[in-house]
Amino acid sequence: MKLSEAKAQFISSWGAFGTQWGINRTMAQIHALLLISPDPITQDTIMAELNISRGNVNMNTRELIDWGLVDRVLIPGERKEFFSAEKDIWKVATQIIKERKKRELDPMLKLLGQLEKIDGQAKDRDVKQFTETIAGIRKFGNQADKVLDVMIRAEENWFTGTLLKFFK
Amino acid sequence: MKLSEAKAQFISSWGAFGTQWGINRTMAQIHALLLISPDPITQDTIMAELNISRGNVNMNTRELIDWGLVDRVLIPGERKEFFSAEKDIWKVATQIIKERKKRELDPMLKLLGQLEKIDGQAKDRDVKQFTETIAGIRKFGNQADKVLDVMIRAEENWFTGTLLKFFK
DNA sequence: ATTTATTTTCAATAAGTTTTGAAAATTCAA
DNA sequence: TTGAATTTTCAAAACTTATTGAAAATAAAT
Repeated sequence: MKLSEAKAQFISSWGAFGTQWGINRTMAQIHALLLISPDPITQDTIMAELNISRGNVNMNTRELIDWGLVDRVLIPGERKEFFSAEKDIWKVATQIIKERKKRELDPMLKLLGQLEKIDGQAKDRDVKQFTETIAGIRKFGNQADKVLDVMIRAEENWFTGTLLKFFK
Repeated sequence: MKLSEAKAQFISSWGAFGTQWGINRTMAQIHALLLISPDPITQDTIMAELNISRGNVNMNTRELIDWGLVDRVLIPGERKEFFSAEKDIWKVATQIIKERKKRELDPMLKLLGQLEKIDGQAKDRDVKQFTETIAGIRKFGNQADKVLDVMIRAEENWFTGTLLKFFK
């Protein structure tokens, strides 16, 4: 397979994969392009490679920066801004986990905590099923929270990081 | 907080949460409603509770059944079909993991396998970055695959299941 | 076999999301 | 400063996905 063909295939599939996970197709494609680019690239390169508008590139690179997956890079002597993605996949994964946890899991757990205090007779079937469901999800969510924290800290901590190399 | 208020809040949040994960809002809401319903309920009840059309209920309950999260229940003497959701959150989670793994992770790993064979000089920076990225994602994906298999099998296996109770 | 209840399908429509592109804002150099 | 290069914004348009609802299909009862 030729490189150009493989690149196109990867970018397109990564985009499709992203949409299944609630990530904007273009954002995923830009990320894919940056992952396989050995050097930082400009807005114009992204526009040309993916055939998308300047505004679109601008919005989605910003979003990728917000997620901590991409950096703006200043190249001495160059007027334009360049973009570069974190290439270590383990770091990419922990960064995504960290963000989704903060944006989604933590608020959900907070909400569930509030929903557990219900007026009404605990013997009432409806009340019982409701509180049990909420408690079950909360317990599961809290465990997931802890497991994810371990993963995230593993990346930031030298000792576990070293252990992790055997796993990676 | 009153039960009715808490229910509405839970269903609505579960739906919003779902959309962030690439799951149709209505499907997530129906799932939420079934999770907190002590007894199986009919299409009409779902229509009334969520204010949605019959066709919508029909499509989304089918999808939930496909995902293995909901069952059709026949109640003796009743003409209508009833629906009931698996209530054990751990089982719900492993079922979702199992399905997403099958539908998304496995095909992605297959694709990455194909993309690793690239014509071209391995010293070429472009080729090098591409193959390294693909290899990195593939390695990570394979590890995730293994970890998820352990989780899934834990649910299906008595011994690990017993161990798991300490964790749950 | 016919009627009645119930479920399923799917074209049309509505709702939601993403993308464009041109104007405004910003940045840098002369 | 002023002007050119570059980035950002955001209303309008394009595209995608979800929902409706009525007709067709199926299943059960008489």
